[in-house]
Amino acid sequence: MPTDSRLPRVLHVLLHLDQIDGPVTSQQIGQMLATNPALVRRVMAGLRDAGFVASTKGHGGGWYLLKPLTEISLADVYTALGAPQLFAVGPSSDNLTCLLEKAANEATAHALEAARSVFQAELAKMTVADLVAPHAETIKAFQQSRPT
Amino acid sequence: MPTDSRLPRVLHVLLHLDQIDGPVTSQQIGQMLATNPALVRRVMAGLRDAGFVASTKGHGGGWYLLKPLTEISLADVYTALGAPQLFAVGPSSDNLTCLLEKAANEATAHALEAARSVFQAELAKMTVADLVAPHAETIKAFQQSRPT
DNA sequence: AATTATGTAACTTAATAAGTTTCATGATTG
DNA sequence: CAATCATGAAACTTATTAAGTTACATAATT
Repeated sequence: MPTDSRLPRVLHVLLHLDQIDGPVTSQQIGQMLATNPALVRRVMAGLRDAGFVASTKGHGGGWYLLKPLTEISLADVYTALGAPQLFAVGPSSDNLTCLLEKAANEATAHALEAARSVFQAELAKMTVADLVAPHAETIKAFQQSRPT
Repeated sequence: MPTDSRLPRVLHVLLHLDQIDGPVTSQQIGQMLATNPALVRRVMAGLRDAGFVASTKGHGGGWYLLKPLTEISLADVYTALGAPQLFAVGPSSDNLTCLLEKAANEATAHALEAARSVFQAELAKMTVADLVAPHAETIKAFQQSRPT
């Protein structure tokens, strides 16, 4: 399957929503993500259900933030997406008839679980607002060069 | 794609090879893994190239260990398999035109890298021989109940 | 009433491990 | 030598799931 890029993509969207006044249409977001509006709606649905964003129909409709990005951790976003399958690697079957297979599966699962735990911890460490901190200088300069 | 189960499966195979005297055919291994000989050969090829096992052709041929399992770490096995893609999740494109996308990608990549590091460290911690330690009692009892 | 936008279902495409088929090559046995 | 058994490897199909697409119903604005 193609790599699941929903997490970085919705983070990208949230950062844009925070910079734009008023609702942004799925069409516009689709252009940011180089994809089509239907896919945007499908991916954004999780964030809507989690209460991070809302959307309105009709003229002037679109997506907008319901909570400040300082109150949304990356882990919150990952969870809102449905906590998608993190690993491409996994145990074989759950056939427990062979003790050696069981031992091999358990060791693999243990290493994966340790990795998942660290992944979640890293995501929990920072808010979406923190994402731009390393680039704050550049973004500030860019915005000043193109006043609205 | 289906979940990549090559790591637990070859670990399973190595444990069996350690318990059987003389070469084991791909056909026999295929029965342990509930698959066919051709797939076994494909997966075992990495271990052969790494020098962990060898195979002989013809009557009485098959696979056997070249190194004791106490000298093969789980990380060695993972590497021998070609260090397969660990994550189903990944950054979006490497399109660097948007700073916000870059920030989102970097944060995602950072969390994944931390997870990968822990995964590798966990694998490096133990040898294939260590796998059966938690089950040593059970396996010993089982073997005694079925002497060769 | 026309336009614009979301919501959602249904379908196609892409990527890759697994699974399968086939045949060439080489080793053992009689 | 000839038959058999095994690996090696190429070529092909299948399974899984995110991405991408199409189509249409629903709702809000003008």
